[in-house]
Amino acid sequence: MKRKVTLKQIARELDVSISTVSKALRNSKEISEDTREKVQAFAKLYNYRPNNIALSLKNRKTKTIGIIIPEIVHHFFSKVIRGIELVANKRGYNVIVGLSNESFSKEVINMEMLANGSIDGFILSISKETLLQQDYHHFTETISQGMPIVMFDRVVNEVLCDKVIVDDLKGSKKAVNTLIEKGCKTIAIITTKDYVSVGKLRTQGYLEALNENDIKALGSLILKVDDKLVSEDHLDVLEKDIETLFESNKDIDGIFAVNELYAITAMKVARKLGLNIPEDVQVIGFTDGVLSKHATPSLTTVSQHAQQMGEQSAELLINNLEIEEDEDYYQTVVIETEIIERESTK
Amino acid sequence: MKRKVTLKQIARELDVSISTVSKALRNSKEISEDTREKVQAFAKLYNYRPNNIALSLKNRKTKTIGIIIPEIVHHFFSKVIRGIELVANKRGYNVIVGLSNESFSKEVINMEMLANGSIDGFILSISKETLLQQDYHHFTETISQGMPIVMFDRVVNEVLCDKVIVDDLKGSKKAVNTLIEKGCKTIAIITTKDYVSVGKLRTQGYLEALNENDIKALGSLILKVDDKLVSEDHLDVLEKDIETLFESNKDIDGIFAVNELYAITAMKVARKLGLNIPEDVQVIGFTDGVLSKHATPSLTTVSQHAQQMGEQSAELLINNLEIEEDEDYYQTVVIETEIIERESTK
DNA sequence: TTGTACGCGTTATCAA
DNA sequence: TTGATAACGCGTACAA
Repeated sequence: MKRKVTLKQIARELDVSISTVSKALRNSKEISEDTREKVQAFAKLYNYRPNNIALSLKNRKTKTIGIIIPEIVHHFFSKVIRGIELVANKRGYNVIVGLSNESFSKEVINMEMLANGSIDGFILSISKETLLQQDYHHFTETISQGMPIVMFDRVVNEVLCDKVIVDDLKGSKKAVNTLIEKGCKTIAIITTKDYVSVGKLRTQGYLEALNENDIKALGSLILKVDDKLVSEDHLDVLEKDIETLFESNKDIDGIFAVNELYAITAMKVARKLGLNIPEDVQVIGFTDGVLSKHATPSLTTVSQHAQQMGEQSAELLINNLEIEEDEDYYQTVVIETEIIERESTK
Repeated sequence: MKRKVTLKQIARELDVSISTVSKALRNSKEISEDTREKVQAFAKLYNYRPNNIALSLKNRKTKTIGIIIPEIVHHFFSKVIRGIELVANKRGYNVIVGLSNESFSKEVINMEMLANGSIDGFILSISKETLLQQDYHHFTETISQGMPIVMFDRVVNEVLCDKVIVDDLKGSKKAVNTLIEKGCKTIAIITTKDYVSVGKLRTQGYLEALNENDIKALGSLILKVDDKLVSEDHLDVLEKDIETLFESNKDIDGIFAVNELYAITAMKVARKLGLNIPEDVQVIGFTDGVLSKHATPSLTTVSQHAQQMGEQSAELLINNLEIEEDEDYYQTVVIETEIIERESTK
C-alpha cells in the first residue's frame, strides 16, 4: 500500500528543498531545467497530486459548492443537481449534497456543517418546514458572513440573494388557458396549502386565468392538499380527496394539478369513476418528470426546465464567487416554462 | 459583513494565546474557570466554529464520503444516495457527489479530483462504459493508496473491496417463478446486453427458473436491449423491439423485464396491441421505483431495497474507516430482494 | 495556569 | 539557481 506522496517526501528522496520541488512542478523559470526534469519525472512516477485540503486551507477557497435540497428522491431535484454538477465540474468545482428532508432543523444543521470551511457557497431550495415557520435567520447569517447563496424554485422575498425561479404564475396561467382553449368549461385545481410559495403562486395563476376568461372561480373546485408529511399513506388521503372533488362536481372537464403526482393520481381516480381521458376530462400537471412521460395516457405538463435551473444557479453562484468586488447586487433569473402537450389533453 | 471568526482573532481580542483559547473551548482542565468562561462567552457571541478544512488537514481525515454514480436522475440511485446520506450524517460524515454519466473518463477524472484529499473513502457504482472496457485500474490504484472503496449494485470481481449487491440471480428467479405460479406458459424477458453485470445475472436467473420448471428457453423470447446510449429516442427503438417481440411470439403471456422502464414500456406496447394486463399478459419488473408504483395498472416488481443498499454501503465504509488495523478482509453484503405484488400480475 | 513550538501540505516571498 | 521562512487554522506535547 503506497500512501499518497507529498512534496516533502519527494524533496527528501531527491535531496532538495520542498520549495524547490514545488517550484519545479509548477514549471517555475527559477529552477534549472535539470532539477525540473528530475523532479517532474519523479513526481510522475509516484503519481504526485497536490492535496486539495492543503490548497483549500492556503487559498481560503474550497472550489466546492454546497447544495441543500429538501429531498433527493424526486425527479425535479435530481435534475437540478445534474444541472448544477454539469456546470460546476466544467468550471472546476465539486458538489457536496445535504438533504434537509423538509425539516427546518436538518436544514440548519446541514448548513452549519458545510459553512465552516467546507464550501465556498450554497445553492439551495427551502424546506417546507422552514417556509411554514418563516424562520430564515440561518440564510441571512450565512450571507452576512460573506458566503453567497443562490436559491432556486422555493425562494423567499425576505432573504436577499440571487434566485432562480420558474414563472409559476405565468406557467399555470398558460396551463389553464390551454385547458380553456381545448374546450374545458369547468376546471378544477389540485394544489398545495398556501405556505408552499410555488403552490400559492400556481393557485393564483389558475384564478387569474379563469378571471381573464370570464369564468367564475368556485371554491368547491379548488382542492388544497396538505402535504406537510411526505408519507406513504398520504396517497390514500389524496385519492379520497380527489374522488370527493369529482363526485361533488359532476361537470368537471378539466384538471390542473400543481405537480405530476397529483395529476397522475387525478387521472387514476377519474378512470376509476368511469371517466375517459382526455375525452371526458383533460388533465395538465405542473413539473415535467418521468411519471408524466411514462404515464398512460401520457401527461400534458408545464415543464420547468429543471436542469436548466440547476445550470443557471451554478453559473450565478460561481460568477459571484469569482468576481473580485462583491457588490450587493442580487438578481433573480426567471426560467420560462413550456407546455409539453401529450395525450392527456385533446 | 462579519467574517468567520478564528481562534487567532479571539486570542487577540482577549489578549491570551491561541492555545489557551483552543483549550478553553475544549473545556480543558488546564485552563482556569475564569478564562474558560470568558473565552466561551466570547466564542458564543461571535458564533465561533472550528474550520473544517483546518481540522481535515490536521487530522488527515475529512469526514466526507465520495459517491460516484452513473446517473442521478434515476430513482434507484437517488434512493441509494438517500440511504448513504442518512447513515453518513448520523455518523458525522458529509457526502460529496460525483456523476460519471456512464462515461469511463468522467468516472476517472471525478475519482481523481476527490481522491486528492477531499474525501476519506468512496461509495460507487460502476459506469457502463467502464464495465464495457473492463478497465479497473483507477479502482485498484485508489485502493492501493489506502483509500477504501465500497461498490454497490454494479460491481466487478476483478476489484477487491467491500461490496453491497442484490441477489440478482435469486431475485429474477423469484420473479419468473412467480409468473409461472400464476399460470404463465410463455415467458419473455426484456434485458440488457451482457456487459451490464446485473443484466447478465438477471438473464441467467430467468434461464435457470425456466429450466427448473422444465420450460424450454427460446432465443426468440429473449430481447437484449442495447442501452449503451441513454438517449431520448432510445425509447422509440425500445418500443419497436418490444412490438416485434410480441408479434413474432403471439403466445406470450408473461413478461419479465430487468428494469421498470422496460416493464412499463412493455405494458404500453401490449396495450397498444390490444392485449389486456394482467388477463392476457402478466408483467413483472426488476427495480421498484416511482414508475412501477404509479403506473396503470401498477407494476408488480422485484424490490431491491435501494435505500437499504445505501445504508449498508455507508455502514461498511465508515466501519472500515474507523477501524484501527486495516486487515485485508473484504465482505460482500447481499440484500434480499422482495416481490411486491401489484396489479400487473393476477 | 498559561504560552511556545510543531506539524498537517501547500505556495509565495525573500534571502542566500 | 536554490532554500529557508511564513502563512492558512487548528490541536497538542511540552516548557515556563
